[in-house]
Amino acid sequence: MLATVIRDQEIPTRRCDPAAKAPDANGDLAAFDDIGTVVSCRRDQALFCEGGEARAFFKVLSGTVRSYRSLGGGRRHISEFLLPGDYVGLALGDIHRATVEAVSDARLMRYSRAAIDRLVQRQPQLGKRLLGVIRSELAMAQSQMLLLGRMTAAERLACFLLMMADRYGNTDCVSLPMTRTDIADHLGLTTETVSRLFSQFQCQGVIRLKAAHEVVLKSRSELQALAEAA
Amino acid sequence: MLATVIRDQEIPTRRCDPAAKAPDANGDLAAFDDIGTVVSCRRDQALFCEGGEARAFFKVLSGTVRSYRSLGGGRRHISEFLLPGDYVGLALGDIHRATVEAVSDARLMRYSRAAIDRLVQRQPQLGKRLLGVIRSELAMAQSQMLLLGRMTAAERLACFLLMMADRYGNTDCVSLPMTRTDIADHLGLTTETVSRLFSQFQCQGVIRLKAAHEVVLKSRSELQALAEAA
DNA sequence: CGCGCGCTTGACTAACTTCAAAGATGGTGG
DNA sequence: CCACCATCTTTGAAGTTAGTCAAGCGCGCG
Repeated sequence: MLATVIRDQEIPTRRCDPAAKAPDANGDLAAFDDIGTVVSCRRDQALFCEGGEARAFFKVLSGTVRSYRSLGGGRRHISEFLLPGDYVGLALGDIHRATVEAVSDARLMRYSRAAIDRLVQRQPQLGKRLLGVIRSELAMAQSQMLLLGRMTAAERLACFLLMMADRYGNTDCVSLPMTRTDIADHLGLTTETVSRLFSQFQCQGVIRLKAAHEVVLKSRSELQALAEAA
Repeated sequence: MLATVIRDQEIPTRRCDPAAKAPDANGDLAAFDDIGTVVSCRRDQALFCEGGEARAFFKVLSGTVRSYRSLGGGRRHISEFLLPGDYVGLALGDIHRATVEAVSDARLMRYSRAAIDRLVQRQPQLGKRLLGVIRSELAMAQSQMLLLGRMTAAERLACFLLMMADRYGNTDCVSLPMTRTDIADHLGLTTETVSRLFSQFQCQGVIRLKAAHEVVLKSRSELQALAEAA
């Protein structure tokens, strides 16, 4: 896979969730950085696994990361892709409820739970920001439920593309480091359906595939229409 | 509808989420009760609507409540049903991201945000509990995503029944105050499919329908098997 | 250069939805 | 208290979407 082609610079932008613009969520948790250590992670390598003890959480510095849960029969659901600036595992209790792996080679900042707890104890307003981050994650999860439960395949992919464009600083050229299978597992579809939809969207002229993992959004408005087809 | 038949006593049990047993989540937010006021709500009446300003949150005292988001074309997804003891709208920022309505006549405790904020300021450990409640909601949302994205119709209903039994104190007789359409909108299915599955489960002997809204779980283990069919 | 993995495309299938209609159920008003 | 009506539920038959199976292609990597 073209891991090296993928944008690998550091992008300290925060997650931009259109649905949830809680003021708290925008406040960065920069205060944590002092107590973090940088870790590297090769493609497909796991940061932690479902069921494991949660000793730390992370912030993505570069690369892309996926968080998923598994089901019998080799079924998997990727609850989210994490881009630079996103926090991983913040919402965890003592046990990890998802497996987190690198989609492309990645670098992350690691924060130990104990150190964070101490810091939050001393600075209560940090707790409020933490709450904001988790809230926006919950809002995102609720949007995803609506998508999975009630949208057609085409609407799902259109939503996904718009969301990714938004998160990548709202450019019209979006790089998708994850495989078609990853996208399918995120949208509750199959690889084949996702692939067919990419082709279909390209035929319709709403996107252009510069490469399998490099999409140009040619018509935002049409894509928006596809995403919300009543 | 049989709103009066439905259990309407006060059940101060907390939500029991099998996936997320964060110790914080179990700690009640009883400290809030002093500053709450009781409100009543008739069947199908809305507590608040998507997009509205969030001035308060609630705890269900009696009855059942649904929280949903809407989509074009009359599509709807009920993110959760709230039973006595559950908190509603805790995870909210300043704007409601879902509409909340009574499934059956209900009574709720209403807490103003301002009052809560003051209380949390004075007692920081309350903030931690709040965090725990939101965390368990996030965990539940992630389970629901797995269900919506990757489970078959039968698995979804089996999961739902087991979950409801669990939340109703783990008895084998579960009352389902919501309509088939409500259940369908929660599981990402249609009314007809849900109805057919109830019939099918009854034929298979894993449940018995005492009435449309009164289910007896005859074989937990078989239901469990249906819920996790690999 | 060739191998392997991931992507694409086609034909067929299955699961679930849609459309339609009959059958319960409970609430209301006489 | 009973009968009627609206609403919800159940069931059947047909239709559609997305899944499955299968094969070929293309790209990047060794």
